[in-house]
Amino acid sequence: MVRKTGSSGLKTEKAIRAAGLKLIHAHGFEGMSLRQLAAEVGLQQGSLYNHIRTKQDLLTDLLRAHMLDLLQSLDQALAGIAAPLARLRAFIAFHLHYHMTRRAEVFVINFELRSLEPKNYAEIIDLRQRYEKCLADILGAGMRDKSLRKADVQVASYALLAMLTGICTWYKPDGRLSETEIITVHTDLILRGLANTPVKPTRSSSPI
Amino acid sequence: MVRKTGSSGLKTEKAIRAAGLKLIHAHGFEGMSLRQLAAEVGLQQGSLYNHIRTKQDLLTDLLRAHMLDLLQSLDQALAGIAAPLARLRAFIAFHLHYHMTRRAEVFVINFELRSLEPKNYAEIIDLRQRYEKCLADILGAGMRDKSLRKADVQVASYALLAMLTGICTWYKPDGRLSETEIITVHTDLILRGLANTPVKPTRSSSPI
Amino acid sequence: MVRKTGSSGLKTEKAIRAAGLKLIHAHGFEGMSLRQLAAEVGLQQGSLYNHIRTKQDLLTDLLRAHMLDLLQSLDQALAGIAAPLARLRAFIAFHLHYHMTRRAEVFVINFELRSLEPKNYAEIIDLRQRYEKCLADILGAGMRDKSLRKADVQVASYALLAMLTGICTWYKPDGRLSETEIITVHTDLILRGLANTPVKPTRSSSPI
Amino acid sequence: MVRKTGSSGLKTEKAIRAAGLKLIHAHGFEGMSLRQLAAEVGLQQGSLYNHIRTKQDLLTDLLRAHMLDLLQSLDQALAGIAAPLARLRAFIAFHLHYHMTRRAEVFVINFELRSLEPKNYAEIIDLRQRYEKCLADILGAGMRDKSLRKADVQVASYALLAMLTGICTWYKPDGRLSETEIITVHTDLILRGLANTPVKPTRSSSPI
DNA sequence: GATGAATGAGATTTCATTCAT
DNA sequence: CATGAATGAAATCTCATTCAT
Repeated sequence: MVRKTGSSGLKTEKAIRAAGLKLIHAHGFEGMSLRQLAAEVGLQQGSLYNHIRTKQDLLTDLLRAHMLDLLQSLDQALAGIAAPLARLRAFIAFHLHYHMTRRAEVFVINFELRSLEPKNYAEIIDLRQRYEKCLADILGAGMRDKSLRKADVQVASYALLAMLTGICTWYKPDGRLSETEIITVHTDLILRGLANTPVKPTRSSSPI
Repeated sequence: MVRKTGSSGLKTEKAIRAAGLKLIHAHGFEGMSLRQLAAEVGLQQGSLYNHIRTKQDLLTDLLRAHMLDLLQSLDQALAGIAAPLARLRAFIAFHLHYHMTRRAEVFVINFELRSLEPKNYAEIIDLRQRYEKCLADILGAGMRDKSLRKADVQVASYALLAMLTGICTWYKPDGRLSETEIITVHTDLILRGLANTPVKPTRSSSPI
Repeated sequence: MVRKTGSSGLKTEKAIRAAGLKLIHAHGFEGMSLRQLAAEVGLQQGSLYNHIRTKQDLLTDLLRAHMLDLLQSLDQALAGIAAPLARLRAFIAFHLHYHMTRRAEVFVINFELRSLEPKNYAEIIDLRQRYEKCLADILGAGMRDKSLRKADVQVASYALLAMLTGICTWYKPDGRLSETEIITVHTDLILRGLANTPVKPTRSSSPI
Repeated sequence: MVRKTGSSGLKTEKAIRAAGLKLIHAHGFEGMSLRQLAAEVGLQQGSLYNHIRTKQDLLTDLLRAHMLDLLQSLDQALAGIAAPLARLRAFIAFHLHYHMTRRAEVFVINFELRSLEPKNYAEIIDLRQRYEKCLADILGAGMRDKSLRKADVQVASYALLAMLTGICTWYKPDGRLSETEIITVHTDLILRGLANTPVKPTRSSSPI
């Protein structure tokens, strides 16, 4: 009857995070209640507090974990690629793939940032800006080496991110187009829009 | 000092809508309370119900009014323009201008749709699809008359809309760039991305 | 376009009482709202107050009018009948007929007395006691002239009234038995229960 | 000072039911507020919801518990009595005793049934019909074995029940007559009214 | 007489959180 | 670690009533 300390605790914590993500995705952060969350995990309300400090902390933790994972995954996706144009292609493919694969996380960070209290908001926004800076840096480098035409880096990177992120509002895994096709359309659109020389149509290749 | 019958009612109703928009923009629909709304308007909580049926109805009314206005304004902006390429330019300029000018409305429709109950959701989504179809139709016509290159119309129009709408999350009226400059950046990006022939850089002109 | 003053007023007042009776019957006094009442009559809420002073007064007026009508109708039903036994038969037939015919009024007085404020309660109870006293007097007279056997007059009259009034909870006009048959069953039951000499079965006759 | 797990919960639940019964008896179901109920029990309003699901459920639970108790008590009161006439006597004594003893429960079921929502109403009415059927069965058996005279069973049983139940509207424990005397009056009234042969006056005996 | 808008109190219910056991 | 019960604040909405027009 001895229960190994920690093992059950870790599982419960993971379950809480998973259920939290799911419920926030479904009802929004304000719309989700800890009652529901407890029920989903199979606990009493009070027991949640052995694993989280507050509802707000749960959201912050979720978003922080997501952003750290996003940043690290991006690093891996860009590792070893030097040319700005190639890095831009890789960024596009990575971002779209991630946003088609991890739709709940991605939805939550796009729609629930505003529910963060100022201190937490600042922390997460900071992480997001590191991510945005990656794209801005790529664009800047591309303009310097003339592979990309001159344009306002800030506006362009916001515009690209908004375009690429928008996918999380309509993509369904069993839709008309494959992941690869969707990536191709976006890549062509962006590279033609920004490149200095005519761009050859992207050859389809497996994403990431 | 004579109070014309109905005048007070109409003014109050407008005030409620304006305050509702403001508060939803600030705290989200679920985050805004009717207490706050009543206080903002200078009424008792119960008095709100002389003007709205439910909180949900308030949101629906706000979104419906916004969408109808958006559709009608778009019609005016495109009136008399025939060539697809020119219509695309006009669409871009119109959408950006509207989203830089009416930031609260635009934010609310982008972030609060999910708070609508199914019936209301269907109604508003229907209006939004009419708007999206305008852009898709322009792209389709452009591809048929060869002014635009071939691409998946659905994906392209979603991508463009996401890009153009994204502005509501970062644009501040007293920022570094003028409305016109921002419109130029986006127009160049999109037209180069889609046009069949090299596109001349957009000459700055007054928006709308 | 001139509206004759008073005529419309009276009609409205009657309509309010009728609708009030109907709604109280359906939802109970506390369960009925003046909103509903106004809607039923085709007025705005505020306009009700041109015809009633308060919701409480409406109930009191309804119950008072009902009790006065009941008392007067009873007088007529007993007029000219002298012998206690005959008066008892007449009382039974009258009470049942009234309770089968005016079900809403009768239901309201049986279930809504408790919603009256003390002063109004006292007034209506006083009227009801005058009605109850009629039956008690008949029983008393019958026992004195030996047509009825000795029994506690108070308890017996309460018991009879409860029995006869109970009909308002189950009688439906298109049920299995006719009004006359129902009256016969009750009359036999009561007269056998109270009479001193064997009672001949009641011959059916038209009620009242 | 050790608090046994669960003990506090059970006590609170009982206290809520008791207070609920008292308040509904005093003000009616619609007239009682959960504010009052919470205050009576010594809880915050919200804490009630650890013990009840809704106000409506509280009423249903109260009525269900009452009806089940009533049915079971009746079973015990009739146990071992075979002759219909004797069973009828026992039923009368039982019903009156119960209605003089448990006045609040009895009042609530007679006056608050209509506050039940359809599903709950159906459930409780079903229980009540099982009770009514007991009396109807006794009357039917009595008519078959000729100890009672022929009469419409349905109407007679409704009439008797109404008469016997009426006591809950006027009986006060410290009134002029004892429980036993009241039972005697009713028993004589009913048995004379229904029996086939002259009935000997009831000898007073302790109720139940 | 009727209207539309306002009032202020109060209804039931839900919420995140705490804590003794 | 989990539980069940409690808290106190707050949520949306309804109510009877008033009153200037």
